[in-house]
Amino acid sequence: MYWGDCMARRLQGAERCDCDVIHEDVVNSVKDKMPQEEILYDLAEFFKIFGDSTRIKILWALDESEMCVCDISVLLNMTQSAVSHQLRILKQADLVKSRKEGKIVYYSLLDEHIRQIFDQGLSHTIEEN
Amino acid sequence: MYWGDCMARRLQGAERCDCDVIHEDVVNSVKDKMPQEEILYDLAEFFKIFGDSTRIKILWALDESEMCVCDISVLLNMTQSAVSHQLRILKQADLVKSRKEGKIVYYSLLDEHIRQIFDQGLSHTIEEN
DNA sequence: TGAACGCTTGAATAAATGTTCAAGTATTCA
DNA sequence: TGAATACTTGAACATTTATTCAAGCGTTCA
Repeated sequence: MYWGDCMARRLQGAERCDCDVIHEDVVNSVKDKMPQEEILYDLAEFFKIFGDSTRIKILWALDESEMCVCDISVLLNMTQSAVSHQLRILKQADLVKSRKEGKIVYYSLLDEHIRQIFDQGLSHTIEEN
Repeated sequence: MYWGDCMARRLQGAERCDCDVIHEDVVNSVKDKMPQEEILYDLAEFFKIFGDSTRIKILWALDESEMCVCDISVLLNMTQSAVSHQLRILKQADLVKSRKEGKIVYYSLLDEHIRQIFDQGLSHTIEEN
């Protein structure tokens, strides 16, 4: 059962696993405790959002104050287009919301604990030095 | 002073900023509070490590138990090579350490609060549903 | 109405990233 | 010593990703 994928392929001669199982007990027990594939995938997708300095800057800025696209693009010295593309990604990830006032679109944080997430990351980064 | 980069370019006709400044006061005050460029860059680099499901899985596994490369590759149904490449990235980021015992290399977590970081990410992911 | 402004969008481009492949190193053991 | 095992490494490849460019949409205001 446990070796469903891997062993099945081995029997088919696919040689997906290019090594012998050394600590079968450890692997089995870890496999039992591992969360669903999908959960870990979503988790990675979530952190991917924070893995770009432009988006980090935008989130940091919006944590200080609601801002329009133009303001952000001036602040970061980027084109409105580039900023707008990143804002779309942040919005799709439910990290940011927008409201329209005439021609101007104001963006602000949707998630309250973004600062907490930053702090967690910073505490590691600082530890290194 | 504040507009050093942006305004200088505008005067040179470079048109880097394709908009007028709408809320100069907001942009200035946010600019004051923004951390150093390098800090935000490092922060993004840190989260980038967690932005890949293979690395998330490896970290999760190592949080359960110390494992050798072969064990991990069987657990995740990947080649040793692919796992080894990712372990190198995790090691360079000081998230993982290794010890050698004969032919076998055992990897384990170097950072104690990886689970905390996961939990923070998960709490957001779960909120969505 | 039409020009100007703020923003968005899709396609194109360049850069970064993950995995594979084919070699390599280091260690064990017969 | 030499074959086998565990792992590493660099180059190649395919995929993803961020930014740019050019065009478009929606709103305001003269």
